[in-house]
Amino acid sequence: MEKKMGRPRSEKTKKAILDAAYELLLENGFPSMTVEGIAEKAGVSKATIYKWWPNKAAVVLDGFFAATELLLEVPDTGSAKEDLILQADHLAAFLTSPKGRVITELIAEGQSDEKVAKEYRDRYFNPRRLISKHILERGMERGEFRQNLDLELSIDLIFAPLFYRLLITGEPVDSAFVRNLISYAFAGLQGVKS
Amino acid sequence: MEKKMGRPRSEKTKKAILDAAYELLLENGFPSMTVEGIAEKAGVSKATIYKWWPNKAAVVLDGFFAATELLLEVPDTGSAKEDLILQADHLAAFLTSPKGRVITELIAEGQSDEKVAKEYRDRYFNPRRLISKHILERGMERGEFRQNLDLELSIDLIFAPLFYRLLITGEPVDSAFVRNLISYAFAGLQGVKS
Amino acid sequence: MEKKMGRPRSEKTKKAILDAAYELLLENGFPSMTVEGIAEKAGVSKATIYKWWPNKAAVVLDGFFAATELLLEVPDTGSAKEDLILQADHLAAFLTSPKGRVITELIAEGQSDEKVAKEYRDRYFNPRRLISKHILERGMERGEFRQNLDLELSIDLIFAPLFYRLLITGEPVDSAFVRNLISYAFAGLQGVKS
Amino acid sequence: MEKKMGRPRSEKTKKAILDAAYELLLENGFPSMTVEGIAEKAGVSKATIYKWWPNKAAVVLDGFFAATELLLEVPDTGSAKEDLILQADHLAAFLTSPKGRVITELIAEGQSDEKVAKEYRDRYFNPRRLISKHILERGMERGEFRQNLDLELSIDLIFAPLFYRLLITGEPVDSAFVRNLISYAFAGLQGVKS
DNA sequence: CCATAAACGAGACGGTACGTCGCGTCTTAAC
DNA sequence: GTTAAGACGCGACGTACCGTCTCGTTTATGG
Repeated sequence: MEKKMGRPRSEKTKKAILDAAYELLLENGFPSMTVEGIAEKAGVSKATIYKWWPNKAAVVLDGFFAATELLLEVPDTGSAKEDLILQADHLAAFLTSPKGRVITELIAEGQSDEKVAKEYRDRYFNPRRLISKHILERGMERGEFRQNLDLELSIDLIFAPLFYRLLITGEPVDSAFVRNLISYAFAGLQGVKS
Repeated sequence: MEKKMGRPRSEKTKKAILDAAYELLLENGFPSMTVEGIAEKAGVSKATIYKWWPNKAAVVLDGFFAATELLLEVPDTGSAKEDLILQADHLAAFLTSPKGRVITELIAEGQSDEKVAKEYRDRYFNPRRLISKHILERGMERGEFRQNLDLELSIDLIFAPLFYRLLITGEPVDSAFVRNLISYAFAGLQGVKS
Repeated sequence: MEKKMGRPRSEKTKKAILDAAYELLLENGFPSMTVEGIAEKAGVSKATIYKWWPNKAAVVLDGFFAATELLLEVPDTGSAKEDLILQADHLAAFLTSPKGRVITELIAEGQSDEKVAKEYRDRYFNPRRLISKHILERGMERGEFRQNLDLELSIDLIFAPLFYRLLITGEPVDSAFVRNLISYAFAGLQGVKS
Repeated sequence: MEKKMGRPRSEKTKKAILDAAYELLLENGFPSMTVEGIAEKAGVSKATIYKWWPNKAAVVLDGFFAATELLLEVPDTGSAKEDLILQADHLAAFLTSPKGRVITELIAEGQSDEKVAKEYRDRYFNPRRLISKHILERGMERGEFRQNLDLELSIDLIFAPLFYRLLITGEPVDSAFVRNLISYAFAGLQGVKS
């Protein structure tokens, strides 16, 4: 057990940095914000930032997660379809909010920085996929789906279009779309003889 | 009637710039390439580049499209499902090739530059969506789908997961996945009683 | 004997260029004016300018002399001292006028461009020195000076301080100074027993 | 009481910049040298140069004075005339040496940049004028000059021709000329009845 | 009166340097 | 040992002007 010598790391400083990073992310977006800006806003030296994070992307990502990492509730209405609609609706609401829009910028950054990509997969997407998986499994048990449902593929099918619109087509992502989308995902293009 | 006066723009120079831009895009990726690099590789003055394109993104985008804008063939096997598999497969092959990987970087760039987003929508995605739409319409006529199929949503459902994997999860995008995906999109998570 | 073929050089164009060059010289000074500016103001192509003059300095110099080369009158009051005061006064008035101020810029340019220096010596200074020499020679004949007067040195002694103030110290160059200066040059620092 | 915080300015870097600037000034002359060249030669970032000096002229001037600002000795032979000859001779030797030639380039630059002009007046000419003034004052006390001698004008009379030849006529500036010049300045064009 | 050939306007182009900006590192003194 | 302040190297940015070039068009003169 090593005792810590010298001045211990200031938690207040750390928080100030993460808060400042997140605020600037909201205000300016990732490419326009600067480490110098974070330092100034946090009343902190640039060197301190680089002491604890390896680069700009790392701080900003940490700032983002510190601000948004709240506990995830698992919807449970008794119907997998309704549960998924609830989850997707909640996601859509977040993504289209000012706070959520920054996630697309992080995804953008992740295209050329694998570490960023790994971060948002691990800390953002995977936890949410687990919930979806859980919902689907419960539905499976209740016989709401076909046999041997491919869970991963199903999750892709449902959530991918939200990001597709956000990242690529720019089409609106609202409740109506979510409900419609999930209906199609459940019934398929051919339609179900139910 | 406006006659063109002065020395006409050199097509050779234009081509050299676009070629150089595209090569550097493939070699280094968007964020790492530089306008200075393009100028040098093309044997061209930086000022000439800035004369015709307002910034780096614009040249690179033009370079990309100049190199990849080839005529799009419309598959027609008699089955909409097979046609879509062909189209999606072809797309998947391109996206996962070295040349295709750059499209994700352009999408990334589009997140913070609306002009870039507009460009790849207009010049890349919309033409391809039109083909998909055409395929679906033919299928409709042949009764391969439910009544009043929502074409746009259907296209999103089928193609979004490809980009979702590429941009976000990093999971493989291969032929097996494509076929599987389209089966699910057609039959739905509930399964079809066909 | 070569006959001139083709379209002859347009005198109107030449004049427009020189006029424009001179106006811009007055307005902006040598370093700030541009060949592009001359071309535009003259309604002329840049290539036309470079066809007839090798570089910026050459046009501007020509423009300056075209505008200022007027005939030089030789004062003749019967007294060399008065003649020199007249000449120096006239020079001082010119040098301190807006039009004259540009000569200091040309001298400046001449420090790093020997061709410019040669031009203003040949076309500006030497003709004026000849007049001064003439005045001194007449004074010699009238016995107004010491025996074997060194004419060149005498001219330097009288006119150098004008330029010294203009180029270096920035002190005023007015009539009082001129008169004072010439008195000192004539009588010397020791004073004359006259 | 303002304490100096942060990393202190590197004196080594500062010296490297000034040295490099001065060397390039000697080698290439003011118009041909570049800030980029200074940075490279000094092994320094261009941004560092622009952090401390507003433009090229400012660094070069500082480099020049850092290299040439040595203590000025006041000649004292007992004769003002001899003292002035010594001073002027020393000046002439410097001005015609490679190191001295750059002063004419700085004067040239001063014609279009008042700040440069002010600098070389304050840091170069005024200190030297003070010495001349001192010499003249001593001569006055010894009765070597006329009553109420105009010191400033006298200094102009003696030193202006050196610069006149250097900047304008291009005639040689050597010891013989200096001695001759001062003789004329002392005795006047009319000659002294001594 | 047409053909020739230089002059010309327009403006593209290669080149070179400018002055600026942000990243990530380093240096000092204060705490 | 951590921190604030801030200097620094690096490398790219987008701009400006130089002097050259390549077009199509004009305008004298000589066949």
